[in-house]
Amino acid sequence: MIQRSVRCPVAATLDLVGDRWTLLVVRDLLRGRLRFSELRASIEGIPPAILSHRLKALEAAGVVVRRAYSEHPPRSEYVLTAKGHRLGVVVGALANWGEQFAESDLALVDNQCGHGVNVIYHCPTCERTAPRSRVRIVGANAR
Amino acid sequence: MIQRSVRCPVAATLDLVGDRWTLLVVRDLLRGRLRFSELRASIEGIPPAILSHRLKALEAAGVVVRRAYSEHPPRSEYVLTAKGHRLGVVVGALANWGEQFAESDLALVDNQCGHGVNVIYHCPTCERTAPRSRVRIVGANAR
DNA sequence: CGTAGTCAGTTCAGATATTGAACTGTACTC
DNA sequence: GAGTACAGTTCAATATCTGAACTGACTACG
Repeated sequence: MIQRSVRCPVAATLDLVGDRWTLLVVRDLLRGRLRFSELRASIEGIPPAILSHRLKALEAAGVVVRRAYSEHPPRSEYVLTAKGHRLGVVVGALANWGEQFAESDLALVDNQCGHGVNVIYHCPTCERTAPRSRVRIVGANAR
Repeated sequence: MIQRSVRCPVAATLDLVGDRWTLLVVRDLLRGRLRFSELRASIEGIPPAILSHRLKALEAAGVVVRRAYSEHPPRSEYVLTAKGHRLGVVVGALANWGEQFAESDLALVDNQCGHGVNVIYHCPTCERTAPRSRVRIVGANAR
């Protein structure tokens, strides 16, 4: 995955996660640490070479950490870093959107109340949510 | 883009937008209708063949509508549908994440207060936001 | 009229990435 | 010792992407 656009944060993020598989790896790691074989089993149809590539890229980007759980047959498991956990919002937004078109058997829930959550806009200054209709993308030499 | 996973809403969404360019098209169309040449100019480095493919896919998915603004040299412009506008949250989440690692010259702002907004989790039942640490992905045969 | 330019793409050949299938090496289990 | 699990790697075939050039329909200028 080649770095193309340093300027736009969207494009910069897509340089890392802009493919069919990477965010599925993140999706599954959001549940907790997983081994290669577990990821392979839970991401339907992923070729092992791709999984290997993606894990290396995510590790290089600081999204995932590889941890050895056995030395002598070298075995490792993968865990999201804090940076990686922040990608959960992206996965959640994709899930919310997809839920409207495919029947959902996956949901984001608030641990405390047990209800399903959405991903929405929020103004941290005013401490209130912002409806989609009120949000604009702006930028100086925006891109 | 081949449909692989009907089951998981994340994977289903990535079947459409899981590549380096598609969400950049959405990003720019969030500002309003654009012509082919305008999209081409604003998405740095996109080959016209790719842009053409992506617009067709987005149109087929009901995310974008093509509108003729001239008949006789056939000329069209592209507009997001309501469905497409809902992808703004995904773009916003990517932007938020990217902003932490690349200097930002693009932001989401609330039209009313003018402040920058984030993309966060929200429980519509309890009508409150949910911190990332409290949100889990759950699912029956979740994937 | 003739030349140049714009616009919305298409075409094409070469480069790159993805795919599925098979394979490797280490170790554990029976 | 045979079979299995795990964590990947290797490879050839295929698919996709890329950049560059090209169409075809018009408009603008002189």
